[in-house]
Amino acid sequence: MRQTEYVILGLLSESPLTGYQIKRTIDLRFRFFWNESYGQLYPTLKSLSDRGLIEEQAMFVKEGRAQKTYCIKPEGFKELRNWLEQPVERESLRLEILLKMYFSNLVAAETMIGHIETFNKSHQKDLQWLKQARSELEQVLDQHPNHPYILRVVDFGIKVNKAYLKWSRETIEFLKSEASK
Amino acid sequence: MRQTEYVILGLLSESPLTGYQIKRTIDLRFRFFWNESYGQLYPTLKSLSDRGLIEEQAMFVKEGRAQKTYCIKPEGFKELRNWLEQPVERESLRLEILLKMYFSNLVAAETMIGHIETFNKSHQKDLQWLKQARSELEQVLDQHPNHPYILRVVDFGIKVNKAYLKWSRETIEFLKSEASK
DNA sequence: CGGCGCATGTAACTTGTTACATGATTCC
DNA sequence: GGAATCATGTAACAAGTTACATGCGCCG
Repeated sequence: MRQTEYVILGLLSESPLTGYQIKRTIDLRFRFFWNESYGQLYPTLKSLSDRGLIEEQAMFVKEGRAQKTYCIKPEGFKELRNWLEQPVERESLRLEILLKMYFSNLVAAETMIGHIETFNKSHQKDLQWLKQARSELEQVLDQHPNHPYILRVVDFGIKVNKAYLKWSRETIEFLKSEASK
Repeated sequence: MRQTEYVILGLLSESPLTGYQIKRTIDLRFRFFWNESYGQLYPTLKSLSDRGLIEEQAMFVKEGRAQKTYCIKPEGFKELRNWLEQPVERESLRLEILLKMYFSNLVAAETMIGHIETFNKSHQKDLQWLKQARSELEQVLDQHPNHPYILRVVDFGIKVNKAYLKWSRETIEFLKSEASK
């Protein structure tokens, strides 16, 4: 459990960040396989800080804005490494679109076509973004030891999104042929 | 929200079932895109029943075992159809393996190889099961109006699992080449 | 006679979301 | 002047997991 803690520790292991920056990074880079809300993030930051795994650098005001920057402590690093070595426990996914597809003989084919078109568009965007990320990463592959690993993650996203798109195109075709019956 | 309610309504729309059978069906057929626990299931059954969307057929004892069979009511069907027509809201996934991969420059390559081999084996099993399900479905495609739709869901699983397996094979290769450096 | 599968459920807990509150700066 | 972005946070709620309790039937 406590997965949110490890995302935070992981990101802070690269560089000090504010809560807001952590959230933005997750939304931007982890979007296709992870999500966090502020309501989870800020309390977890506080808890990690209380337990001495991360450190709150004195809040300072930058151009009038208050911000708290956190950085990881050796204890946090230890904890992070320990987690990385443990077997992967949870793989939680809930794809509502598949649930609806499963029961879709109860509604008009047009309805499902609409749902899948939305799904398709959304993952087309993801795929574009991932391809962009890949080409940027490939150019700076040797500039940080984690770049090759991040590239593997991006590659996962590309493969899976391609599968999503292929499926949705085929399924739209199938539903259209059903609708015209 | 209230996604658990719709899984239950969906399954009961096909045939009356007991709580245990619902759980087993989800574990068996939805495993690759959904999961539920008893702690979620039984209270939700009660709530649906209290609200008149499903009906508890008088508990009866079959071969010494007490069991409650639930069946869907017209109100439940209406609710289910309404949900099916709403846009798909949530697609929640959290793939811990990708999180670990992202930060894996902090641990030995062998550690990640182990994690990914486990991931690979688990999805090999899923793929086998899905292929089996596909061939069984293809033979009874016209025996129930929802079979073609279920086949689309199974096809999703096959495509995605193939992508998972391709990724994990490639990533293991990459990590092995890193380890030997 | 022990373990597994069938069968139902609850309580305590953890996790996660949503809505709200606050307020500055930047850009149009 | 208003919207978007930066920035921090909380409270109320919803969702989900885990561990536990109970007990029958079946198979070896």
